[in-house]
Amino acid sequence: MPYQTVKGTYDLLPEKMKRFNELETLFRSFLEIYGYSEIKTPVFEYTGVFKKENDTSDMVTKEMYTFSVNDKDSLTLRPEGTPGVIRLIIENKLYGSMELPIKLAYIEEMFRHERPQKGRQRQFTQMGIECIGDKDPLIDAEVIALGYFYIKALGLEGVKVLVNSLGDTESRVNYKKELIEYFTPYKDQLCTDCQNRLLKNPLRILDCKIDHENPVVQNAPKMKLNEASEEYFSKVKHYLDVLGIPYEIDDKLVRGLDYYTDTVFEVVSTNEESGSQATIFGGGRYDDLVKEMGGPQLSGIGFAIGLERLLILADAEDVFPESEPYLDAYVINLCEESDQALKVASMLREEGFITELDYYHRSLKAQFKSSDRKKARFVIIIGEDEVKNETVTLKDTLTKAQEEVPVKELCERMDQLLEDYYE
RNA sequence: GCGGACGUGGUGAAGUUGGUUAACACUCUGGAUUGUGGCUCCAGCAUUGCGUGGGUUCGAGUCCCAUCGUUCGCCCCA
Repeated sequence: MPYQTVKGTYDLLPEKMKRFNELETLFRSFLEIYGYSEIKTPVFEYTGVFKKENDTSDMVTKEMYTFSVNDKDSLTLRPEGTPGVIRLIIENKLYGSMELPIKLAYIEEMFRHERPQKGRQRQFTQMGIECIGDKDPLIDAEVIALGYFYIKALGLEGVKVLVNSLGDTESRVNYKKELIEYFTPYKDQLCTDCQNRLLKNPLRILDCKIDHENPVVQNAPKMKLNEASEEYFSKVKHYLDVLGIPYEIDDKLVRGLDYYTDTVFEVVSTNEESGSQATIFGGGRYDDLVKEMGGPQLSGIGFAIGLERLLILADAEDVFPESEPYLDAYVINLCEESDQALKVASMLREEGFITELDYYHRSLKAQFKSSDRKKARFVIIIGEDEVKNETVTLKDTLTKAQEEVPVKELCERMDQLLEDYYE
């Protein structure tokens, strides 16, 4: 096999890594402001954590990296964050030691065996939050707010918030049945995708791009939320209004994960750079997942932001100022010995100056070139004379003034020059 | 998983009725009398090599097949 990254994975080089970190740093500050605590779960779990009985989602049924070693238990690389967080809560019985709702967040790599595309990798990073323990429209709105205001704080413009309600478990199950009954006689008139979706996820038929003008689809029965869900959803919308978050109701918004109930939401980008993978973050409420995984009956809600997609947009909209290289000092060494240069560089670094020194004993010219390329503010030259006198030649690259300074006074002198300059 | 496009150096890329030394630009390295840079000038920079492996041909970066990867749309999702 050639030495190359495996399909759908990538290296993070310094420049991109830096912007990646900036996205994370801002996200972490939002977590702090909103009272979320960051956690980390293992990269792989027992397969059952992710795969529930009767799961129909593509993600679970055909995209998971599942393996076992020595025919032991089946393990799976995590394809999404929520189940691991819930496992963590249950296993550590956090509902007994933390005040409800439990507000947790993660920044973790996810793995899905999909066909790679722009904005869709096999290993990718999600930043997500989960708020578990209470069901209240206030929480739904606040969760959406954290994500939305984070995106806005980054400076992204072309974003749209979509919300919908799937109703509670009971009405959704009933609606599914109703749809299956309705569509089955017309099965032949649906596209092949939809014929497959019929039993697995009939809700998706309503959103089919091929069949959307098909009268059979258009005349399909509409989802009716029961009174409780209807009221819940309208409160969520009310709070979003209060928060000043613009949103659109999208009754086609279904979401592919099986466990969602009531509120679901997505933030999509209208920037064409994001191509067909326009969803920046998405999430929803899950009433039954905690119980299903062996915990108490606790409702939760959460979302996950795709870091790579976010970065595509951040770059497209140029939200990060280009970072310039910068050094406080570059130590030029003209002696055969490196001792003095090393000592001086070390002294500067101890004082907090960003410092580099020449490693190769190159020509003065070459060393000056390096220092210039690295945008060093001060150049410090050490030659035989300087070593003899216990001094260095200090050059300010902005004023181009040059002077001989005793080593002991170097840091002090640099501080003084900087102070004078910025006055 | 399905359908389409593409793959030449560190980078951007020329190179299409198959034919001698793979253009040009940038970056990088070295130099322009050995202690002063950012400009300019000069020189060097693709292991007979054009993602990889086969094939056709007197001869292939240019044609065919396979494979790996990227990308676009579908699907799905972050």
